[in-house]
Amino acid sequence: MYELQKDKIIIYDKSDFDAKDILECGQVFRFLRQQDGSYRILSLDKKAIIKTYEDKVVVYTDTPKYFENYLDLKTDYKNIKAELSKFDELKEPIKFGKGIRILKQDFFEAIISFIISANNNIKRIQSIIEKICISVGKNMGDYYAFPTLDQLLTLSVEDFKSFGAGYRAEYLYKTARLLKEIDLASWESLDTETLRDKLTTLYGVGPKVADCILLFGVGKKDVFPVDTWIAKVYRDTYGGKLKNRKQIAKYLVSRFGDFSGYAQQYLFYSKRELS
DNA sequence: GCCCAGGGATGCG
DNA sequence: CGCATCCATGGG
Repeated sequence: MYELQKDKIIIYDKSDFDAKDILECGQVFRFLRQQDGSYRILSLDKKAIIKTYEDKVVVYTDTPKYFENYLDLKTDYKNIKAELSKFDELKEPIKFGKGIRILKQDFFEAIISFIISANNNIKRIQSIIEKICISVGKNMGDYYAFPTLDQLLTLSVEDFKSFGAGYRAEYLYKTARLLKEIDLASWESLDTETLRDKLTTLYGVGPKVADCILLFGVGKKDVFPVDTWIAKVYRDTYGGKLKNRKQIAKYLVSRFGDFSGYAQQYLFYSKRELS
């Protein structure tokens, strides 16, 4: 139960909404925990402040309609958690990350962000993305917007390296130029398999990054991104012997079906926070 | 000095 | 196909 107002969203049921769980579960990078415990979250050129109170959570923003969708408020997470709790190995992870929601991030922003994420750690990913925004993103007053493609195209390989992107600098430079020739809106309506193949034609996008883009930037839930943490889960929890991550992903999708994306987040978050 | 981080591109068989 | 190797960078 929530209420949309002109300058904020009020969420009355905290049991399926926790700012820390949502933002620190690894799905998104442009957020900041502030001194008072509230969170500032940025998406494209938009901003919201999430404050948690005793009996409610309030999302302060100029664009409540945008964040209603972004925060996936129309989806019933009680049902999702009930379905996934039928799997024994998910009961504890769901209890741990009970306030997780999968954000509906922008497709383009997700592509760029998860190229940067490859073989990287979250703190540095955040730093690189912020430097890109500051360098060419629109100045919004107290923050900078995520760049448009045209703005991104003004950056050189050396620029990306100066932001700390390392060898991903060339991926970003080359993919930006490929994206000039692509209509991303038409890609979003493709089925998961077809779109995964399209995405992996971009530089710096392999199977894992593609699955992250599909899950967080397109909203596909029949995917299971397998990174180093999920590979650990697979070994520790399932005693799996597969070594190929694409095969591990296929196995886990066959287990969780259209709830795979959610299951992945609960498992990833609990494994990373509790290890 | 080593290993690791939300891995991918390339080359070789 | 599968597999090995290389790839920047900062923190533990």
